[in-house]
Amino acid sequence: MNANPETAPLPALELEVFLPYRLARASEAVSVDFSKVYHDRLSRTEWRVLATLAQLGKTTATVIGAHAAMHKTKVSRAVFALEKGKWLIRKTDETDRRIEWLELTRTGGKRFAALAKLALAYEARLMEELGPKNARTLLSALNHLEHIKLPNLKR
Amino acid sequence: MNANPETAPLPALELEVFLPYRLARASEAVSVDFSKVYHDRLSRTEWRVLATLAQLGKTTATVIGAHAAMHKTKVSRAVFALEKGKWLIRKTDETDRRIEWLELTRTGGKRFAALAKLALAYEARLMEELGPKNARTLLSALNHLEHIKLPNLKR
DNA sequence: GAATATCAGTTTCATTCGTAACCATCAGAT
DNA sequence: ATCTGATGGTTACGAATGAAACTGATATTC
Repeated sequence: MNANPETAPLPALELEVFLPYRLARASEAVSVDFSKVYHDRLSRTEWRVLATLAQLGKTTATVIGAHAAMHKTKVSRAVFALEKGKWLIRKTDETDRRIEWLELTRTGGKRFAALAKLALAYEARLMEELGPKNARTLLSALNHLEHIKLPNLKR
Repeated sequence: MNANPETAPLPALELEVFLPYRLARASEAVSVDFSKVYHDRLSRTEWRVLATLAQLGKTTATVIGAHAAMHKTKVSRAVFALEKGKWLIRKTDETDRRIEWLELTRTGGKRFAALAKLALAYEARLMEELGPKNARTLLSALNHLEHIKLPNLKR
């Protein structure tokens, strides 16, 4: 292949070791694979909102969006879907009527707990595959990357 | 916050150290930030197809899709856009007329080389931030993750 | 040498997403 | 009090996306 020098690959950019490319591929692969855990009950977006809400406890859509780095319209629609599915309820704040407080319903909490167990089992498998040392380095590197870049982001 | 024990966060799933979540956030952050490099000339999808083509030299859409783990319709549309923008030309194979060979045009190659230079500079900054050792561990961990999971993926 | 299956790539259609505009509400200034 | 500007959240609309159906071509099977 590439007998014709005119069409030979430019040697400069090796995608196999190009970080943004590898990151995108690995992230997508893990995300899609992991989504099997909740796939029949939730969309990926809904899962993310739900998990964030479960961790934060009673909060608002805006806080969830900030925490999960998701666009507010995306959050808004996911909240609507989760509400419809009886995962959560919303209550308008007494004093500031713009704010909608969100919390898991009792059954929503239970159902989520069951999913969380599966999620943790999945992740444990991943971590084990990597070994504890690599896993730690990976997480800290991801953290680092995110914090280098996030200030530059406009969303 | 969380005065009400009924709504207290479930302690089980800590998103801050949950790998799929961190991976998604970091990848998105880097990808969006990095897209500034080519943003005025190309979409993210087009960039990925272009970079893959540049590396592989003369190839087909199918090969590009397999290499970049992209859906074939996504590749098809990106190729169309790149063709329209005179980045590449396509030629139907002489003997098997289903196959469309793609290659960069001369100017497409030149324009890409300029972008690649910027891309490498960007990545160098990233790598430097991380330090060579962490960067290596990160890449190998990503590689590992991808290869653990990819066989399970159905696309 | 038809009939059938497979393959590269495109198109159609329904869904998802982000931008921008929007509503309702609140805070601050005058 | 009213005007201005911000804020939490939703909606309308166009662009991007993936699943599935499709086209045109080649391989395979009988």
